[in-house]
Amino acid sequence: MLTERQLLILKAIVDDYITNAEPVGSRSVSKRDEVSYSPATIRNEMSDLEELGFLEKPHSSAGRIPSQKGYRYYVDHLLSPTKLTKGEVSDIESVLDHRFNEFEQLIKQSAKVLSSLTSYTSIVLGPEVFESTLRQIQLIPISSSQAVVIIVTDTGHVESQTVQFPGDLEGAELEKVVNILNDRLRGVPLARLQDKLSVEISTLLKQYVNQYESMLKMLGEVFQTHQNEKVFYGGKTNILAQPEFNNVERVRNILNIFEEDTLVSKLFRSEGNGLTIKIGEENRFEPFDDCTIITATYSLDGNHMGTVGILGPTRMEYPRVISIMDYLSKDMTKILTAWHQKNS
Amino acid sequence: MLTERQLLILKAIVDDYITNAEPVGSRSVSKRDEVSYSPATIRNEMSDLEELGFLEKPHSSAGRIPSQKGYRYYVDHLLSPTKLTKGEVSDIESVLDHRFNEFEQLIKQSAKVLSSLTSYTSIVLGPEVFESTLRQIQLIPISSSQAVVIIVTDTGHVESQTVQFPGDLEGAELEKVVNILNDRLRGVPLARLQDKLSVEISTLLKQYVNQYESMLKMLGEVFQTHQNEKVFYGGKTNILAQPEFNNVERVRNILNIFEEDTLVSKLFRSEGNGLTIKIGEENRFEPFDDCTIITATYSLDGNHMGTVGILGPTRMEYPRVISIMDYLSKDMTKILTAWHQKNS
DNA sequence: TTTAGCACTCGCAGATCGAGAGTGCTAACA
DNA sequence: TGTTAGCACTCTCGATCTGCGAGTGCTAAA
Repeated sequence: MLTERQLLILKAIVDDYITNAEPVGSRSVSKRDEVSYSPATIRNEMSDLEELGFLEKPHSSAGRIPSQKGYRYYVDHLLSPTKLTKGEVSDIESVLDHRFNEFEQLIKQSAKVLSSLTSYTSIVLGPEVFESTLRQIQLIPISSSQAVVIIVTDTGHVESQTVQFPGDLEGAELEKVVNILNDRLRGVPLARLQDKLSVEISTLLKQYVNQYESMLKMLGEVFQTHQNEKVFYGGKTNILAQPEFNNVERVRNILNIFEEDTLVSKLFRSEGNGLTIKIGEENRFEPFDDCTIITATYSLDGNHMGTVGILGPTRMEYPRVISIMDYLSKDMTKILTAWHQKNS
Repeated sequence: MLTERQLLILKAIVDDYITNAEPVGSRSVSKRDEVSYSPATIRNEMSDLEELGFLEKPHSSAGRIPSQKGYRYYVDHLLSPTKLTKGEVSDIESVLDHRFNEFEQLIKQSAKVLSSLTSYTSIVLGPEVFESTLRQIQLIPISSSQAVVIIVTDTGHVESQTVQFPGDLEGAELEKVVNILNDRLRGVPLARLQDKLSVEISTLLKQYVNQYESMLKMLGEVFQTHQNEKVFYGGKTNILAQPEFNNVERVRNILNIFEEDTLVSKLFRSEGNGLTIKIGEENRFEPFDDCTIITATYSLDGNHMGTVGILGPTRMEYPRVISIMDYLSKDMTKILTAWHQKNS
């Protein structure tokens, strides 16, 4: 167990390092208002804290920096959340209050505010489409051989896709198909559309439609090639401004990750509900060994919908970022709920 | 006028510098097969070429590097286009031959091949929507207060947009509206939809539709908020691998540009038809002062449609990149034309 | 238990230096 | 007269050294 004094010093060191990005020595800890011990005393304590694994020395005559364990302890026990300033609150609210037609606009906006407020990189994951269910499906021929399929989910997400399409299908038949699909598939989770298609729908189609084979094939493709949940970024290059990332090679590794949305959505998908903080190697992903990822979830009617995330250095402004994310994710939930009620 | 020998030497220097990224000295020029002069002779010529502005010295005892004027001369007069290797040709063809349903898939793929073949960053601009005309418009209610508007252009581009929608519009009326719109707007350039709407359509709607006011407002918004031409990237971080970009600050400047699609599409839109090469300051954009941008256009039925572009250092593998871009843009045009014929 | 004092460590920035690459000039050569 | 060998000179780069400053850890005194 750490003594009161050790806690005080650990907190002081983390706070200092977070703002200055430089190893902090005993003298500068001692000079802080909340600390009333001499440098020598601090040194002893620091030495102990190092032995316990909370601090590290870059080299023998530099100050100490928090270790991963140190950050973890800080986050779990020491950190005092900041109250958001009026400016921050109004930044968030004004951006989110903006009237929007599409779900995605809200998410894009959120990514933008989040990155501009924190000056880290923000990642916002759209709803996990596979968990949402189908509300409506439409089929619109746009040429003799092409059609647009539109799928609307219960969460209000709209997806359109152009497909090859049996040209000689006449209007009445087409309507029939659409009716069958809507009839049978409403409420079915997107992930299960495939199954339903091959089991129920195929026999039905056979009865009513001439071109049912190519139709089936087409539908099969549509249901298969669902987009993954979309990923939105804010301030992709913000992270380059952090002093710990002044190495082009490392930067490149990280930016490359951003190019693969599936990987990103795996890395940032939050498991639990609420706020999650992963520090350094806790991310279990080497390029992020000295990054911290904070995620929060937003939801609709109590159902987990998506994740907002922040990527920054382990030396992150935890108190502020946490407060912001907490506020933002709750606000998103609120607005989403209101929006959904209005549009269902 | 430059002498034969000066041309030979200039070409040798540019070629060498392009591949090695290091100032080239008289000795290494002299050692080349096509050059049969002693280093001393070369030195004299190099000195002259420098005086004429084709070469530069990083410092007095380094070799020479091509100046912007040197590259320009090289590109205009000296460069011998390489023949693409079988591998390159088949890379391009196999990627583009891939069956695709949506226009954008072709463009995305093109961006990808281009960047992977050149190892620079590729930028491909989609069709300039404002120049294309409307082929079909559809309106699908998806809830009591929302609808999806789908616009198909003559180039086969499909665009969907969710909008607020007068809920109490009944089926028959809706159909009427859609018919009017299609009737009156087919063949109209997207840029002119607004005008048409306020002039012709509004009076027509007034006759047939109860909710014509909110309907008009909604349509007005749809026609206004057209997406700009889309921008697709390939190998965004490729440029970081170039030795001239090992400075995080500069890299950040360039990557930031990529975050603003409108800016990018302005910078990369090609004016003329065919291949354009802009070297360094010719780009008239400071962050690109030591970059070269090569653009080529692809077209449909002879109409300029979009642009493929490459961003790399001024020290670019001109011969190879030019050949690749030429081939790719022509292939895109070919495939696009075939695709369009099939689907119109 | 806390603190002052002090020797010690180590990285960093600046200075110095030699090696290597390349130039420019001069003088000899074909 | 054009070409080339020779050579002194310039400049960068990396290695080595040095003093400084920041910071530590230990000891002994308060």
